[in-house]
Amino acid sequence: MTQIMNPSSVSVSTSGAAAPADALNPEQLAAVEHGCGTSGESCGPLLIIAGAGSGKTNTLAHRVAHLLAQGADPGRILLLTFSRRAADEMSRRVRRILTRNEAARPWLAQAAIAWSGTFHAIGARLLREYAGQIGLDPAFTIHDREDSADLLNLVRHECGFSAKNRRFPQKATCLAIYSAAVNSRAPLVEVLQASYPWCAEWQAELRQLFRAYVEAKQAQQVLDYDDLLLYWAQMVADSTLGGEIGALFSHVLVDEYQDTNHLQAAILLGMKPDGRGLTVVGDDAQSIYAFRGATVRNILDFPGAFDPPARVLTLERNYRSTQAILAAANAVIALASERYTKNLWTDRATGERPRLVSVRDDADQAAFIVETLLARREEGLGLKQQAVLFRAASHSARLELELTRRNIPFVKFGGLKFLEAAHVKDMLALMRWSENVRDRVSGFRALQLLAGIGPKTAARILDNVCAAGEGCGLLEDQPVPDGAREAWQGFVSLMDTLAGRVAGARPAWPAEFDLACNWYQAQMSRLYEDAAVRLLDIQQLARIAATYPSRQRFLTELTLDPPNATSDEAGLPLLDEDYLILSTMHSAKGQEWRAVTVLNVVDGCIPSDIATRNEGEIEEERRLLYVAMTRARDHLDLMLPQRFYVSQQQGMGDRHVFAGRSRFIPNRLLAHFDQMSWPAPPPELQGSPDSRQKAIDLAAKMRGMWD
DNA sequence: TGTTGTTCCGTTTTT
DNA sequence: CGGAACAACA
Repeated sequence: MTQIMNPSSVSVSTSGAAAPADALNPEQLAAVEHGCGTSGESCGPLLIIAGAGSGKTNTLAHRVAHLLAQGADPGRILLLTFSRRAADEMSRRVRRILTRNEAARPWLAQAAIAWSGTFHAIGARLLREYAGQIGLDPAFTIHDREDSADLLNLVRHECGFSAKNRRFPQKATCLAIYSAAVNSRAPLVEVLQASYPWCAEWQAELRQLFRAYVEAKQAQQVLDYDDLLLYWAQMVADSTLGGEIGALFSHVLVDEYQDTNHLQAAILLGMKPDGRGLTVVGDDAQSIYAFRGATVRNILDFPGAFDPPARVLTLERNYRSTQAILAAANAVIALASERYTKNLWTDRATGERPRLVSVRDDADQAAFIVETLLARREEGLGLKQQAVLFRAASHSARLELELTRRNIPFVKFGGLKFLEAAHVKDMLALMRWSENVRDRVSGFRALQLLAGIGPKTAARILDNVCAAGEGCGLLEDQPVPDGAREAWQGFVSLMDTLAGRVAGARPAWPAEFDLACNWYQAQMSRLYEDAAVRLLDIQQLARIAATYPSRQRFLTELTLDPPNATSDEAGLPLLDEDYLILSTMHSAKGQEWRAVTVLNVVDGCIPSDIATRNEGEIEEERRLLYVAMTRARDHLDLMLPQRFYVSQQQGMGDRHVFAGRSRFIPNRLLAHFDQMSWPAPPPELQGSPDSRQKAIDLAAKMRGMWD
């Protein structure tokens, strides 16, 4: 027996916000030991339904450690997680368990999981390795969503769909439709009917557009996010290649399975048709990525996809939250129209009930939060143990202002637009075009950085370069307007150097990045009024670039795993510094804190009024609130600003709506909460709940006018 | 014709 | 703030 299975081995967690004790309960233990002969091949498929806070990550980490202890090869384990951060966390835990058992199995203490990351990152890695066998250039570049939309836009233009008719869907909509069809593996007609009925009339044109889009991507050797999954799925659908790739891995473990889509399920089935060695973990009540094609059907249909069906284990014991918090969260999810299979329970103390805090507006909301978090810090709860969650990244703007004013450090997760900033995209376009000269979107952007070169000239140059095939030194001969002639020489020599077209002169990474920086800096003052501010971002990008071993790795990993946190300071805060966490609800997945505050728990915000078009969207918003609430261990505050600003910008006056409490917390759930107002209302207003009720009805009426 | 400047508008969540 | 559509300049 390994120490893993000994229930008396309780480890004390060192970091405060850490996992439950490492001792495993019977269900967790069953999950850890499932199917363990020595070789993974004898191990049937396993589905673990793991409720919020049920020690899911811990269980999965123990399972991996156990497999290794049983002789599995760490180089043949594939760990698919939802984010890079989750992958790192899982590896860290596995290592911790192995280190603890070092005395028994010293040779495992250094074991590292070779294959761990997101579906997209693993897909990119496999595709580069197998590029030769599937007719792909191993130096393909990867487009993020904006690049993909831009390419689609170019194609749309070429197809003649843009100018003629105003009513043709916008590029972002086109991409969303395309992506939905790919990820759900559904025919275009169905996608249009189900989700984009107002675009149904364009079905034929969209089909034509998508075909041209695919051709363009192939001609340019660029892949978009969906392609990373699609090519992978096609690859393993081929029986020879599928068998070969499947055999790379003795075990495939997938976390957050409720947030995968049909395409991802097909990949798993392609690699492991009989399910042997396959373990998936998830919680149907926490499915919050339907907008990305994720479907809860994956997890529900998983057992039946195999013969004999997969074993199903359920983890219902919650180690995270107090009774009171769990009761409130359970009550919220119990109102969901779909029934969920499990009931979370805990034997933690009852604790204080979650609070519904009414404040007048955004400013009071920020003030209350700052006051509360400082008070908690006085009581010994560090800032890092506290988090503020919100539906949309912009909702924390007022709070960020207040935190900055009071000198309280914070780190914000989600909604980051670092890679969307024009100047960052400029630099990346330069780098990417030199990596892949056929990448038209990058070239198009890079060329227009020059004064005197606009869309027309850029397009003509790209056509010429493309027509000439693997062109060397071609750039020099391109016809450019007289105004651009002088700058052109500098640009050409930069691009030739970066692309290695100058004999033996391609500088080592990251020196070539600095080279491009120098050239770009000269353009910045002309391109942007606030060049000085933007320069700081470029320097930040240079620091990031220096942490990657090569240009290709830099470009790939930055696209697949963009820096996802910002803070009020330029760099990342020092690790030992205390800081508050701000996060979108989506980015909070899998995390936990001692104290959690949720902003704007009002209708229109959660559910977002933009996401109430159909029942499915509303249900997803409900689960989102459930996810947010179940992040809390000891303290949970839900904020109810009575005025909710429609526009986040100061300059636009005070357009606001009178907001009502979220529909997900109807009156009959109020018993689960403590209600309070802040600042405390003056005496004469106390005991008149009517006034608030009125505001709610009024708001509904105003909205109803436009139904 | 093609580039640059101006104005107005909208703004979820993310690999 | 960035994108798109339109207007005005070389």
